[in-house]
Amino acid sequence: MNPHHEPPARPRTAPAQARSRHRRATLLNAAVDLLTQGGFAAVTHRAVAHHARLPLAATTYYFTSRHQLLAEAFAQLVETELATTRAWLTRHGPAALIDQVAAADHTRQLGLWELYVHAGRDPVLQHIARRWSDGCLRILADTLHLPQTDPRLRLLYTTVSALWLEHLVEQRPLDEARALLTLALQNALPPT
Amino acid sequence: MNPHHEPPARPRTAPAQARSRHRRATLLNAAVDLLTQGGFAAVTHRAVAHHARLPLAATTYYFTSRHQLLAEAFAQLVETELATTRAWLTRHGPAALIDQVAAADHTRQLGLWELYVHAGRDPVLQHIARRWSDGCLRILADTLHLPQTDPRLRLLYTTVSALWLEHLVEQRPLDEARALLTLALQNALPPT
DNA sequence: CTAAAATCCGGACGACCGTACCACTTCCAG
DNA sequence: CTGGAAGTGGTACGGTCGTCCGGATTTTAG
Repeated sequence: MNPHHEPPARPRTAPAQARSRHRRATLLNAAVDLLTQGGFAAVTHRAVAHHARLPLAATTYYFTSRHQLLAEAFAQLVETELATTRAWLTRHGPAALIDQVAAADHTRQLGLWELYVHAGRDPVLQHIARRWSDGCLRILADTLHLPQTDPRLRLLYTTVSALWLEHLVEQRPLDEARALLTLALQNALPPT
Repeated sequence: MNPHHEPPARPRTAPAQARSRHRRATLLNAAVDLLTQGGFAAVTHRAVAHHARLPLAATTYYFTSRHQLLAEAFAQLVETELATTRAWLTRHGPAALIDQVAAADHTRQLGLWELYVHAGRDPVLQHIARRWSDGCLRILADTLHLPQTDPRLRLLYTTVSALWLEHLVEQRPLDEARALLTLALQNALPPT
């Protein structure tokens, strides 16, 4: 008499069917796009679904909540950002870091920092934020051939990220930031 | 036949009556409180009105939009923060800066940075963000008896703010941040 | 005192939002 | 082939939001 219907069986792990996996990835990419364009608040279920040309219900089928969707989008954004930074740094050298900031997509970086600050209120996001810091630090260490534990390197990273955020938000003249970056590099790397 | 009703006559400048001015200030304080407690998203018209024990319509009467309300709250928050920092710095000296961060209200500072990042998308907020930076820089200059234009000072400020944000978001051990701060101070102030 | 201006506020409107429902189709193990 | 599991999607629910309306009340100018 009681058919005992189980709930509609959301995929607990990665979807089993290939088409499903593709759809999930499409949604995630749409979320990342929206995050970079309109920031944090732009990532709604409806916006993501529409941007991915998928029905609204797909978003709740593949992601248990908006929170999880945001977290995964943040993580993916961090990974691509790390890869981009590494590529730029090995190609142009550390002194050109500021120019990467100037060259890259303004709103994309704002979205990143927006989520970074938000991570201060959310343990899950905090974990991703640390991954970002650690990744940047490692890239710097590899580029400058210094150990990751070197406090001068640590200091340099901190300074660079602050210059980055400052330039992003306040949009002061670029020369000032460039001068500060070279000064920071001198401090970190005493004349060999 | 046509009474030609003018719109309900919102106060274009500061309210004329004393009670009104007091009410407006109450609303603004409530907005600041909410901003520090729940961050950005917690500042809604209804929440502000309820927290100030005033009717909902008061918020739209004294502030033409939520955007203006947020901007004024941010400005006020920045002013109090600057005053607090100045007091702490003249009392304890620059090496204790990190401890102020650790001591002060965690969520209040998160709210500040949240708005700071948001200022990257909003010219009005950007203006306030710059005021914050300039204020901090000036305080540092006064404390260390250096000219504001000294690039070492500028670099020190940048580093300190990054350490601040980093500690706020990632919540790493305090000792690491303290060590980096002293190192930064050494860089900025070569042995006299 | 009186009229105009300023202030006040309960309630409503329309727009979004996250999420859940559930009938439907497609897939795959047996 | 078949039955249950996986996937699909149109739609609806309950909620919060910013803002506005318009009459009631208070203050102030003349």
